[in-house]
Amino acid sequence: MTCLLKMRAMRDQLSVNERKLADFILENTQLLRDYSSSQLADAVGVSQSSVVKFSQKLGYRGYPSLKLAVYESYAGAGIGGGDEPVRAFASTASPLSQLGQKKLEVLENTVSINEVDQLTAAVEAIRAARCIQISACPGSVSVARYLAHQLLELGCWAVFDEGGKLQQRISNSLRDDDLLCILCDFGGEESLVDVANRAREHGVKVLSLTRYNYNAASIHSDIRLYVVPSDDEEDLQRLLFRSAQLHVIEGLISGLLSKKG
Amino acid sequence: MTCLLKMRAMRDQLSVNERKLADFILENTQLLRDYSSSQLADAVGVSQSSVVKFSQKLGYRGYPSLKLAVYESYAGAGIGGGDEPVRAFASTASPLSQLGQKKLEVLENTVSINEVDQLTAAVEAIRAARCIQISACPGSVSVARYLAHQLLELGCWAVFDEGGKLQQRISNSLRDDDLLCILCDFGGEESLVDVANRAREHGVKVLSLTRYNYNAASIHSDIRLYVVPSDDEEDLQRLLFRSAQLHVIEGLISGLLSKKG
DNA sequence: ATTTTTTTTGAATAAATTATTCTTTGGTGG
DNA sequence: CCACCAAAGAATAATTTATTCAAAAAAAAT
Repeated sequence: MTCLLKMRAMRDQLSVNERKLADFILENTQLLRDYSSSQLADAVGVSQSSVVKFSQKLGYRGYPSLKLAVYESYAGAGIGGGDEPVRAFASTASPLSQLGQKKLEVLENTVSINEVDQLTAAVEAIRAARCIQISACPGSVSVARYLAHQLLELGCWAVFDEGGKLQQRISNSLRDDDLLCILCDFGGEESLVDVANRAREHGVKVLSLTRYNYNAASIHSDIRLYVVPSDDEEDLQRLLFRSAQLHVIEGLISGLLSKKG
Repeated sequence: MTCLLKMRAMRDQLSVNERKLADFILENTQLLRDYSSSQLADAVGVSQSSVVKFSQKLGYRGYPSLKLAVYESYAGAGIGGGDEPVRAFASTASPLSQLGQKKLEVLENTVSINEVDQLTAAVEAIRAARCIQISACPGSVSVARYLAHQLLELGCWAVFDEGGKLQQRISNSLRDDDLLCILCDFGGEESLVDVANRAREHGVKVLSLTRYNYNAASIHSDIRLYVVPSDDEEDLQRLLFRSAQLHVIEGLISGLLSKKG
């Protein structure tokens, strides 16, 4: 699943040609099977080198690697017959059930995109931290508060303050055995990147939970967790995004719980 | 499946080197993934050209074709296997995935227990309300805050205050076009029932989201939404409970969204 | 609005992989 | 012992993939 997902998630910050490639692959996944790099290039209307560079930008050694990954992705989703995304929530009538279905898809994607080692690293970092500062962009404030509350309940010394000014003050007083958590929908937020950088200068570990793409906040972090956004209408997308963030956070909490007793 | 099968079937009619190749591939199928023809040749101890010829003898255009076919074979066998009950979050042993599975079960139960009309009634009530007071028992404070935040974001005049005293004061100032939301894990809380009763005396509608059982808070409500708890170990159960509460709330929010535009 | 800087792109080319040819080897039957 | 044939590999041709570099386009800065 990961590879095709990655493409969809990155679509926004790809260049024109790269997006053309991504779209073509997403639309004609099965064709890729017997396309060489230059055949693909021709089909899409770009140069062969662009294909290779695209492959590398996505993190693969080269075109053959990408091809295999795409194939894996595709086979993983589709071999069972159709490529329906796991129907749970039997009665389609209830709005709760419809939402549940959408949510399930987003959660599945989010689960598959997060590396296990990053997750365990996050749990360890939280456990090891003296103080935890939580910073969030406006869209993730409610999630941040939820996180802060859960952490406090577990006995972690967690602080969340939404006012940007205070955040920066607090981050100045962090020490090297502290942790900074950044929650962010897109990751462009200047101020958050600032906070992260300042914190790192003090040797503070930085944990980020952002939309899945290369973004400033994520890049300046030690531990990176992601959420894969859906492609729904805006309001709903925001809702689902938070829901997925919450799921990751619940994962962290449950990790903290299980290794506690 | 076909390709690996073919190899096994042909094993007898193959020459020495070819058999060596077939055996190696059958034993180390997953290794093939990142072997080039000459790497495979080295690993088996034959020449690169033998590898190519072997591929062609089996009916493929060349080595890459064979490789892909083997891969298809391998992947196909792994996935076609089981027909368990609603297994989402496939394969991975990621903790996120395990949590996801548990969560899915709780959510399914929660979805199935809530009547659609209660849900739409809740959405209508929220939309119709002038002011919304949110009250919660200690265990649901974080969820309550989340709800308050989302409602405010939607332009609803929602108030949540965790201090019990203030709650009661506020509820005295509610009027008959207001709404009281009660979030509660068990529903025994004296104070919440009090607040609810006082509110109803003023003609205020009461919406409750509680654990699914007959409980005081639920009985004294006009609209009743429920969460079905899991039977896990205590901490995890609490986590999942909140998660299900959040799901219902997300359902409400999404209901508000959809009928808004 | 214009220059500078950066990013993106593709042509040319280098590197690598894969396929073919052709010679050598080793076994078999005459 | 020699001709014959299948099979294997070395050499090499063909194809595919990856890198370099210069030009073009977009973004940023002045």
